Amino acid sequence: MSPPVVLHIDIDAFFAAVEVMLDPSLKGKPVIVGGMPDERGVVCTASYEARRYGVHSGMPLRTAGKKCPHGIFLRGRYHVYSRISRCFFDCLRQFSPRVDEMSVDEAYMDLSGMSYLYPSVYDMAQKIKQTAERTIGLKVSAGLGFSKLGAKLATEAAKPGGLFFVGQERDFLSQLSLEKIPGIGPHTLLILQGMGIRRVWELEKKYPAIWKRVIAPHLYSSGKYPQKREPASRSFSRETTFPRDLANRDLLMAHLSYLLDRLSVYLADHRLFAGRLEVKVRFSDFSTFTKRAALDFPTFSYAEMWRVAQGLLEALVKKRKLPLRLVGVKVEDITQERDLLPFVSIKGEKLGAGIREIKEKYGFSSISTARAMMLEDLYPREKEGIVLKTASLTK
DNA sequence: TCTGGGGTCCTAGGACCC
DNA sequence: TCTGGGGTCCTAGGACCC
Repeated sequence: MSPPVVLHIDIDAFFAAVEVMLDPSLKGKPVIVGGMPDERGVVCTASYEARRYGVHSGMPLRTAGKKCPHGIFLRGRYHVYSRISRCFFDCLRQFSPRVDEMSVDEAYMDLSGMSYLYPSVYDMAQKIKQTAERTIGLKVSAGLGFSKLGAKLATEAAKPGGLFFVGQERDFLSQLSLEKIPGIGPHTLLILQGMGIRRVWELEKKYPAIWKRVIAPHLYSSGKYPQKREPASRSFSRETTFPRDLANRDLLMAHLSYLLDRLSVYLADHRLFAGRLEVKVRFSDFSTFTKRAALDFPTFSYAEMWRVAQGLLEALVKKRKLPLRLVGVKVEDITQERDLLPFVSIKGEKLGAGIREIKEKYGFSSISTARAMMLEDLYPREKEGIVLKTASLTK
């Protein structure tokens, strides 16, 4: 049985590239998407020009501001990115139904047995890449391999804008330093470095058991394309880092109320029911705590969830005698409406539906909980800024 | 003047039941 | 009156990814 052929494809400096496409005067300039250099936050995407100054995604905006003082800092237009992202994936699906979306700008495709229309798999990959670039108007990088890991690493080697085929996957891999391997993060890296290991081949030679567990499963799993697993559990969360640390209890509750309102509307719109709720706080010293509790019954009702959320937050703030920098709320154990037992009623649902209708018509903030209204009075602008800043990182 | 937001997966300990 | 071990559920926290 021949090994599967996997294509990995992603959009180069996605958010920054979109901004340049929409405003060609930005071409060739260091564009940094994520926020303003005096804000709390991190860089989402830096253009290649900005990267030359040492700016990269995940870097605090203030640091980026120092490294690249004349950089062009943008908040980002996430609705635009998500539209382009959908075009990108639709385009890929024209070539194969087996497309695993990994994020807004990245996917794996199974090309096994698909290339009979082309002289070779490489030609097919080339065609997919060119078509995607023409469709969205942005440069993409792509990698071919015999495993997802191989394909992903090939893409890394192909950046920016190239297509790379890892033929001798195992040889290629063993030369790499460990931080290049997805799944090996800062923590694991530190431990492995402490053991005197820097490259994959050293790991294989000195600690074959670890190599077998960490690396090998990615390579020759079963001889067929590894399907993306459906997530074992789903969750949805909303969180906010305050512009300034917050000590006021009422204001904290107002933020929580606002975030929970957003989650509740999201769940209701999708007819999803939460079984558990988690509240998260981060104090000014960055220490972070969470507290979860099961809900009495699966629900999307704000009132029902608020009772629980409020209690969790009360308990959490007692952990430290410090102001807070973040509050967040998450729902878990998600059930779909059709899977619910018929006796689970939706308390207060008539009222909820009415409220959502008003939100739909006049905007999310047109009607809100009395608690969350406090935020409007205190800093309407800043709150709006927080609402808009929801996105994932792109490289 | 550090350190976002939205996810998934895993581990470990305690409670509880048999 | 004391003592097992296994299974399962629940919660807290950490590692990692984009």
